Amino acid sequence: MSLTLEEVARLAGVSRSTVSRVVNEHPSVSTETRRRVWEAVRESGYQPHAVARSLVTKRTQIIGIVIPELVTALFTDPFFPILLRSATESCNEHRYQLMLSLFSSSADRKEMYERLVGNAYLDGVIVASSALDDPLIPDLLRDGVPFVCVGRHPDPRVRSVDVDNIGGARMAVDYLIRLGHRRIGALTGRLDTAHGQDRLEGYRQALTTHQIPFNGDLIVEGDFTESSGTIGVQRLLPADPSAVFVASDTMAVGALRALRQAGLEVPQDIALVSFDDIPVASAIEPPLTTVRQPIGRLAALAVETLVDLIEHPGSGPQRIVLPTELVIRESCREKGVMP
Amino acid sequence: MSLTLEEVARLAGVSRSTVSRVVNEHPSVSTETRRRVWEAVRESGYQPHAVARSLVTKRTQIIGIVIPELVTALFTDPFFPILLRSATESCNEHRYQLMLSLFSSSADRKEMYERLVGNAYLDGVIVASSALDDPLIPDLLRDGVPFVCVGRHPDPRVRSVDVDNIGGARMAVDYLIRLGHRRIGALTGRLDTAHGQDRLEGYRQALTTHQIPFNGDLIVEGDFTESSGTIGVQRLLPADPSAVFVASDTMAVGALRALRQAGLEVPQDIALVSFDDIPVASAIEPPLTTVRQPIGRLAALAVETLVDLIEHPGSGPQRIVLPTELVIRESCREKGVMP
DNA sequence: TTGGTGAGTGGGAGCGCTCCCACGAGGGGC
DNA sequence: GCCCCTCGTGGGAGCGCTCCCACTCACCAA
Repeated sequence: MSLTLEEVARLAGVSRSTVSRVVNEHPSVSTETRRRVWEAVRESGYQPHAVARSLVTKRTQIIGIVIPELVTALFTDPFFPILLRSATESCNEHRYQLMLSLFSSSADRKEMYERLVGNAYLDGVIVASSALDDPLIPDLLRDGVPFVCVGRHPDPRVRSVDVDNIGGARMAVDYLIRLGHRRIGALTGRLDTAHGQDRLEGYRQALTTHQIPFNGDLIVEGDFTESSGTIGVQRLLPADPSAVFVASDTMAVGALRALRQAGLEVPQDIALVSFDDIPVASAIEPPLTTVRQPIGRLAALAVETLVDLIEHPGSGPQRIVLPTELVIRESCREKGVMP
Repeated sequence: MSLTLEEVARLAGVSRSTVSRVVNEHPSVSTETRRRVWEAVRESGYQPHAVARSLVTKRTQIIGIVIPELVTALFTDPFFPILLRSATESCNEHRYQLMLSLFSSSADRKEMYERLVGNAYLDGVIVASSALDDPLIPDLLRDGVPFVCVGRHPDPRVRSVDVDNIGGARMAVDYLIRLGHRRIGALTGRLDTAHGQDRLEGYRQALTTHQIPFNGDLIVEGDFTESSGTIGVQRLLPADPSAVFVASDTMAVGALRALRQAGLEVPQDIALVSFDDIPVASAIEPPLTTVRQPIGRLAALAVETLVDLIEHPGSGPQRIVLPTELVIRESCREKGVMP
């Protein structure tokens, strides 16, 4: 059933070129001819052959979304699913397609890089959740592939979209301080990621603002997983915090379990704030006070930025930071106040 | 940096054809020539242009994964993330790429269908979680597009991979019966999906085997979401079940909440079995006795089946059913036995 | 009348690849 | 010594499209 331009042209009694013009909405075709051609297209069910078109135009209308270091955690946490979903929607709107690239090992990475980027099958790439030192970024830069990072990247040439992790964390810790807490623990995410670092930085800034000295005993590094939340709290408890800032909701779930096992009630005995506001945050008991990040908008913006970069190359670097918001639920209470 | 075959050929002092043969591992090239060509390829960093190749071979090495009716639920439930992850891995192994197609409205569906399938940009399609009457299937069948369904489909021409939902549900309910339960409620999934129907059918079969009469009051239809679990249990409770079979872990989480609110302890006051064995099943309190389905293998098999179909067309329809397994944890207890 | 202009159209070239056919060289059978 | 066959190689054609250039045909100004 797959016709070519030439055949449609014969059907409409015009030339291949004219059909091409009509299909691509080129202006210089007479109204009458345009009508006839569209009719022939409709009747024959003609669909332009995308591959042939790509060979000439050097565009595939496909963008890749690359998620390096595929830890299973990434996919039990709903962050990526939501990101993927919104990115796809946004692609639909811009008439692009989304190609999924996940890889676990760096051998995979190399392999996929050559296969995709070298191949010229992608118009551009969205890099999600890379570690700060991910070798993918320099490679993309070197090869001049249009790409956008989700999450900030230190290299000034990199376009990125990010949420305000520092501000969000600062807001959360600030809130704890205003509730009277002074010994505030921090259960961080992986500190080789930008958002891991930034959330800790926000914590630090809030303390500084309120002239609370920074205490290393109150900091434990986790890795964003639930189990690291459990373990982290266990390591944190000897320092006797009255509140804990946890770098992700998923970790908070684990933290909550550890606190319960230690016989501590939240928020009566200890306050908890976390980060992300994924569905579990409001579903769990007690519902978590947490920093909401607009994952959907983040993804949409990443796609839009990339599409812009593909279609108008040469526009300079650009960093977009979306605001975060503190959602107050029931995991915090004023220090020392009984119910 | 992107060279063509012709240029590499000049570098190696052979013809375009010979380089093509070498790159595609065609046997009839002398060892010496082959060596020279590979060297030229390596030195020049040549990468075949995939689009040009596709134009000739009519293959893109891209398969689509289509998830219709994009309810948000699909993406808070980890089923799809896990499916996607395993499918991608399996694609990597087979040197295919995975293109993601999600759409919410049927207008989107039509649009995407034309864009992808008509376009000839996909070698084949994996259809995940379609409703039984999804119009996508007849379309694909009509157009002769190679495709595989995840989940059974009534049309005998459809290739599908599925898990044994009936057997799994039967096993779960059987277990409850052996624990002494007779009034067993069923909180079903959407009954316009194959797995929704099948899990109910398994429940039915278990009752029949043990000659327990089927009681409509003990059946409530849900839609696989957490909130439908909560609501469902509330509607079920008046019928006074001593155990409930819930069609998914996600629903069981909601059910658990409703039971707790009703003042019932699991498993002391009421037993619960569910289906899926997603991570939350073992994380929640109490850990759920549930039917494990091998999502990862399901995805891998879908990819393999599709690749086989693409590369060896004409091989007939085929239905693969993977076994399920009952994972016994702590949400069930013998009827009437006190701790 | 002539030349210029611009809108509308057609055809050739070429994107980078694969596939087929042709051709020469070398080897074995008679 | 001749024929045939095989092996290795080169070049042409063509995949379906876009883009450029050239051409025709009003139409209008000089």
